[in-house]
Amino acid sequence: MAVLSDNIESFLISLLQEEENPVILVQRNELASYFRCAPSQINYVLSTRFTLERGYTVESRRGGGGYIRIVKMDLDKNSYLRYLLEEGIGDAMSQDDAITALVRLYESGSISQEQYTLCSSLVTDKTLGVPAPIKDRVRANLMRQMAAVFLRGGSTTANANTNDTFANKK
Amino acid sequence: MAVLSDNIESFLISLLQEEENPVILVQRNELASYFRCAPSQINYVLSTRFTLERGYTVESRRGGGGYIRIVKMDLDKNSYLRYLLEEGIGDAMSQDDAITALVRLYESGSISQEQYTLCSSLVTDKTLGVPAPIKDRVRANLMRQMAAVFLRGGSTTANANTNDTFANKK
DNA sequence: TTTATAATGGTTAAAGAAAGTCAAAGGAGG
DNA sequence: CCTCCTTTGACTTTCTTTAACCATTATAAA
Repeated sequence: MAVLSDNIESFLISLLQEEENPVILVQRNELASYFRCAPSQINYVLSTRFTLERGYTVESRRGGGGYIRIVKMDLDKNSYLRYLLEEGIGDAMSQDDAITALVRLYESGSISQEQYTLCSSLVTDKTLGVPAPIKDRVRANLMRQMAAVFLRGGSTTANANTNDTFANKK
Repeated sequence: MAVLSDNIESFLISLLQEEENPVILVQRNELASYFRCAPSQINYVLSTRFTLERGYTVESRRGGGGYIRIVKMDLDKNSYLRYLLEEGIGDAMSQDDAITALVRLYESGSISQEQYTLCSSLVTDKTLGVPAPIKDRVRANLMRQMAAVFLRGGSTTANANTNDTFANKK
């Protein structure tokens, strides 16, 4: 029962598979007109299928020369990282749970000591400094993003393109 | 999807890199006709890309023999970090300002590319995922903490301490 | 010396070119 | 029929490009 969203999803996945590095740049309107659908359909597909939990990072830029960039992470790299991403981080996370996870990542060699030092200091209640219910949500979001970056690893740094790495960073 | 402004930016950057001293003199009209665009396009590029925040100084002079001079400031290693910590981060910070600061830290050699990649992804609106007023406060807190860790970890790559890193983790 | 003119660069508002958000309508399965 | 997932369309936000008009400086003419 392949429905439109599924088609768009597999189309993007196949584009990714054709790449040497798992990174693609697409244009929302172009894609939408290729599939004859509303442009916002693309956003729907991105937000339901190309999520961090499923191992994707999506960045974009508006205005003239705008684009959408999708990066696929290397999911079978490390099982604890993978677990974290896929199920270990929910909507909210306590400081203790976050630190425990980071310690485990460090001890299993998934992250360096510098990474541990930085990340663990970022997810403390003290650093976040916002009221309780929100704090835990932000922390979960941070942890998820950290896990994604660690999974993506050093080599395939998303912008392995040209030399003007920061030309259009935002 | 590099667009006109991006091309002009990287052209100017490459001119700068060719120089022994990081200073170039260009003429607005000449540049504009080289890129076949409106002269004011040059001003747009200058004001969006060659800003003080990004470490550039732009001076100019009108009339016959007029010119535009672009100087890349000498980014000495930790002074920007100190500035950030002491005054550069207020109660709130936008995504743009945070990314710009991180780029500058990277370019001045204060942080590694991995650190840049991780941190810049953590301070995005998308990652934080909370409503507007709070977002900017959390971001400021994160940036301050990052700056503190980087300054402490300083030149000799941080690991000068012992093995009791995890003694009082929680 | 004063004045006009040509040669520069600056500013700003409007149009153009993407992408994002959100709520409402549509459908398919239980 | 109820719920959840999908699809659409109207509206918003962000970034870029252009064009018309403004300001300054050097130089040649008076």
